[in-house]
Amino acid sequence: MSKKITIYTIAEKANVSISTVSRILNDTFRGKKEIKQKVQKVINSLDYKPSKDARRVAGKKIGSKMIGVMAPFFTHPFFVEVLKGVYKVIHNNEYSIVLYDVDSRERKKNVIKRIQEEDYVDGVLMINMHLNEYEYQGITEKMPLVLVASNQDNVDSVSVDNYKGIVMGMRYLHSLNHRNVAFINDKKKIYETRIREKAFRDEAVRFGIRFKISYCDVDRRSGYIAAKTLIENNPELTCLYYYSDLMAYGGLDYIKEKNIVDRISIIGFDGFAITLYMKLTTIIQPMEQIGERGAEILISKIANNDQERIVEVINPKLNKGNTCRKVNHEQ
Amino acid sequence: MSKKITIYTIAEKANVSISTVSRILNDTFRGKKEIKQKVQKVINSLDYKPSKDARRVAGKKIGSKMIGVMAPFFTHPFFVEVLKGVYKVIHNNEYSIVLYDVDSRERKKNVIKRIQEEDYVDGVLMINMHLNEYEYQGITEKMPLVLVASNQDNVDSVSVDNYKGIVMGMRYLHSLNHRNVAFINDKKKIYETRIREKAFRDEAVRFGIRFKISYCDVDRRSGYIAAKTLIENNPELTCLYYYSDLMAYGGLDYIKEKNIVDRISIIGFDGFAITLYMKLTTIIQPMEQIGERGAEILISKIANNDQERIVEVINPKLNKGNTCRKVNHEQ
DNA sequence: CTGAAAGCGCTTACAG
DNA sequence: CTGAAAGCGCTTACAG
Repeated sequence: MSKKITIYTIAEKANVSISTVSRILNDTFRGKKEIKQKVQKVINSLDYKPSKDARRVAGKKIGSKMIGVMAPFFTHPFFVEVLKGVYKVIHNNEYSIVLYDVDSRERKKNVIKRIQEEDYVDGVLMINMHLNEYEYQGITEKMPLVLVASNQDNVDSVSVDNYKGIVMGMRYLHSLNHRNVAFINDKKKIYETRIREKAFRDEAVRFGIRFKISYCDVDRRSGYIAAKTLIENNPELTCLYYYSDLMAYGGLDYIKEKNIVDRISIIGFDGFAITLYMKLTTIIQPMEQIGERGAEILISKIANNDQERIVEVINPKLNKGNTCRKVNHEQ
Repeated sequence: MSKKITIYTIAEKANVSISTVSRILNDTFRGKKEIKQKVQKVINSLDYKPSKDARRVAGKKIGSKMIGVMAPFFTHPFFVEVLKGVYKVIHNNEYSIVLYDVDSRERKKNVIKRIQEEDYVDGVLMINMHLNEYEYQGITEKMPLVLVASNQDNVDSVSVDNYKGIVMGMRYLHSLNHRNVAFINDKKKIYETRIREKAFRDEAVRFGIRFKISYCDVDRRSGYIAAKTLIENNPELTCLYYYSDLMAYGGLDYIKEKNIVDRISIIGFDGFAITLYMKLTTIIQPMEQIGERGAEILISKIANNDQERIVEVINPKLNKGNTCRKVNHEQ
C-alpha cells in the first residue's frame, strides 16, 4: 500500500540531498554532526534499508553474508559433525549457510557453475571433495575457497592426518600383540581410502603383522557382513580394523551375536559421539574442529582477500574404548 | 581484464538496440526469427548473463531459487531425515537451501528479521517450530511459508499425527497384556511433548493401564538413567514407552546390561534407520516424507502464490521390531 | 515490429 | 562540506 521508501524519501524528509543521505549511509559523510543525526533519525523512524540490488548496480561491492558449503551426502554423520563446527563460527559472524549436496559429478558441475554465475555467496567451503584446475579457477576468481577434510596443491585447506590416524591404531594393536589383522576399507576408492590403506599396509609390514584387506560400503549392515565373511574364512584373525565407525558398529553386532567378543578385537575410525558412548576403540577425527577452522579461515579470507595460502593438518586421537583386547600367543 | 559484458555489448555486436536484446532475454520479442537467432548467437558466444541486480532494480521480480530452512538444532537426526526429504524435491526443482539454525528465541528473531530484510530466499520452510502472529505476518507478506512437523491455525503445514502415533503404540502394548507402563517424556515441554503425553494418558486410562510418567533429555544416556531409576523404583513395570528412539537406545542398553530383556519391553518413537536395524519396537514418523511434502507445497506456492491453505497430516506407522514382549499375568 | 527514452535506487567524481 | 549530475545494467511504456 504505502509508497516504497527510498533514499529520496529520506532526503526529502530530512531536507538534504540524496548525496548526503548516501554518504551517511556509507559512513563517508564529513559534515556537521547535527545533520548526520537528523538524517539518521529519519532513517530510523522510517526503518529504511537501502536496496542492496541498487547498491550493487551502482558499483558497490557488498557481500551477501552467506557462504556456500558443498559436500557429498550431507546426511552422513561425518558431514553433520563438520557442519556443526562450521555453524559455530558462522553464527558468531552473522553468516548464513547455503547447502549444496553434491552426489554426482554432474551435480558438482552444476553447483560450481551456479555458484559462479549467481554469485550469491561470499565464499565456499568444500567438504571432503576435490576439484580440478578448471573448477578451482572458476570459483576462486570470484570468491575465496577453503577445502575441509581434504587437501590439494595450492588450495587452502584444513584436514585430518589420515595416515597418522591409521598408524596410531596400528601401533596400539601391535602393543596388544595382534599379529593377524584385517582392514575393511571403503568400497568406493576415494582419497582417504588410499591413504588409510597405504598407512595400514606400511605399518603391517613394519610390524610383521599378517593382514587381509577387504572392501565394503560404509554402513552397519555391510560392516556386519564383512565381519562374518572375514572371520569365517580366516580363523587366525584377531582384529578387524574398519575404515569407518559406521561399519564397525556392524562388526560389533556380529561378534556379540556370535559371542566372540573375547577373541576378536575391533577398531574403527571417526569417533562419532555414539561411538564414544559405546566404548568402541577408534581413531577420533576432530570433525567439529576442522569445520570450525575451515569456516574461520574462509571468513578471514573473505574479509581480507590478499592472504597467503593456509594449510592446516590436524592430528587425530586414539580412543581406547574397550573393544580391543590383548592377545596371548601361547603355544 | 576484459571489459565487462553487458546488454550494450550484445546490442552492439548484434547490431540491434538494447530493447531488442532485452526483449529476447525476457522472451517477449515478437520480431523475425533471424534477428532472434542472431542475437542469441552473440549471447551464447559471449556467455552473457544479464545482471540479476540490475533486473531487480529495473523492477523485475526474479527469484533467487533459494529457500530458507529454519530448524532448531539441525544436527538432530530428526532434522537430518526431514532435510533429506526436502533435498530430494529441492534438487529436482533447481533450488538451493539456506540453512538457519535457530537454537534460541533471540536467534529466531534475528533470523526472521534477516529473512525479511535481505530478501534472499524465495520461501521458507520451518521445521518443528511455531511462530506468533507478528512473525507470521513479517514473513508471509514477502514470501510463502510452510510449517513442517508442526501445525498452526491458518498456516500451511505438513505434520505427523503425534496423537495417533502414541495411540497405536498403546493399543499394541495392550494387545500384549501390558498393565504397567511408564512413559518417558521430553524434559523440555514442547508441543509434541504435550500431545504425546495426552495420548498416552488417554489410552492408559481407557485400557486401565497403570502408569508412571517421567521426564528426561532426548539422548541415550538420559534414557539409560531414566530406565534405571524407573525400574529400580517400580518393580511392577513391564514396559518403557519412550518419547524418542534416541532415549530408547539408552533404555535398551540398561535392560541388556541388567539382563532383563525378557521382563522389560521397550518402545520408542521416531523410527530412525538405525532403530529399524536394531529391531527396536517403535512408532515410525515418515520424516523424509514430511520433508518432501513440505518442500513440494512450498515450491508450488512460490510458483503460484494465490493458493488456498494446505494442511497435511501424515499417519505414523508401528514398527513391531522385537523389543516388546507378551506379558503373562499368572497368579 | 523496434528503437529512443525514462526510470528503477543507488554511488561518487565533479563542481561549487 | 554538499548538491546536481552522470552512471551502473537493466525493463518497458511510448512512439513511430
